[in-house]
Amino acid sequence: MQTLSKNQQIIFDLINKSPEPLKAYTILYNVQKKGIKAPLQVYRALDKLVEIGKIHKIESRNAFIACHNSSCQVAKATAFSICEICEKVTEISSDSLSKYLANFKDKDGMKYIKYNLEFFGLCKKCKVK
Amino acid sequence: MQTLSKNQQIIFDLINKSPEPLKAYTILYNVQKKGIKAPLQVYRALDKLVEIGKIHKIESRNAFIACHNSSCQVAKATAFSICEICEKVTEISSDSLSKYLANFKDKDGMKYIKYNLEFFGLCKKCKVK
DNA sequence: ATTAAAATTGTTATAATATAACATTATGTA
DNA sequence: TACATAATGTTATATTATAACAATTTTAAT
Ligand SMILES: [Zn+2]
Ligand SMILES: [Zn+2]
Ligand SMILES: [Zn+2]
Ligand SMILES: [Zn+2]
Repeated sequence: MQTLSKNQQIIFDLINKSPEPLKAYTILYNVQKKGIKAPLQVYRALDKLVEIGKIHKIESRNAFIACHNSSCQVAKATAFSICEICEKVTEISSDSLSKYLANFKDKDGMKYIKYNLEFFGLCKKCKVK
Repeated sequence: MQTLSKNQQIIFDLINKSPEPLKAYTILYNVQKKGIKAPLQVYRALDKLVEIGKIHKIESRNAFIACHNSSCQVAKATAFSICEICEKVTEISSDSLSKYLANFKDKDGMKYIKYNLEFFGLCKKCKVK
């Protein structure tokens, strides 16, 4: 468990308390009062937080979410569900899924230690509507 | 099998003959001699080609690749391997993988009909180096 | 404590990716 | 034909991300 730097902590706190993934410039607007003024300051903190597995990037949305899976110490294997109506994003923590993917070998017998999986569908709320 | 419009065909041909995923502005530079002058013309064609499953977007790379999986009629379930050194991208067509993911249900019993999976690792060539 | 390396920060400018808005033209089909 | 739908053309602008350079702080070894 490493300690975060000032900017990293400010930005992690914001993301961590957010119910939804945040975009880099949304983060920027929300931390300007705390002295973080430039995009690069945000992106550098984001890069580091992703690297150490505290947050993940939702690639299809260019947005960042705190890791809610205690087993994700490193940003190497991530799976999310994304509602195509309300954009709710949930981190999936399924032992069987992670085991299946960790053991997956392609035709050439290649194994992958890192993956990103994004499922799309309708969340419970949006399904009933 | 639907017929492509002029711009769609030009852009699909370019992507289809490319050994690597192409970015939107790379595409733009390469089709300007054919009369496609503006980013929006490229993005509109890309959107349509993705929609009908002729190409896929590699989300982590903001790049587009032709579908090489005859069973992908729709852009709903895609899986790729990406080499982190040479950036070689390959579409994975594995019956067991697609079956597993198509049948995956999360904790709430939610099923997903659409997903995007990106595996990261080293390709054969880069592994031996 | 001194020092050197590594990490973090600050700042300005710019590159790269993508969409809004509006007008026009082409295509399918009833 | 006539209508609806899809595709195109064009300009401007929004959004996402990095380059380049200088300074400061933290870490860890001497
Ligand atoms: Zn996680
Ligand atoms: Zn929803
Ligand atoms: Zn495909
Ligand atoms: Zn490679």
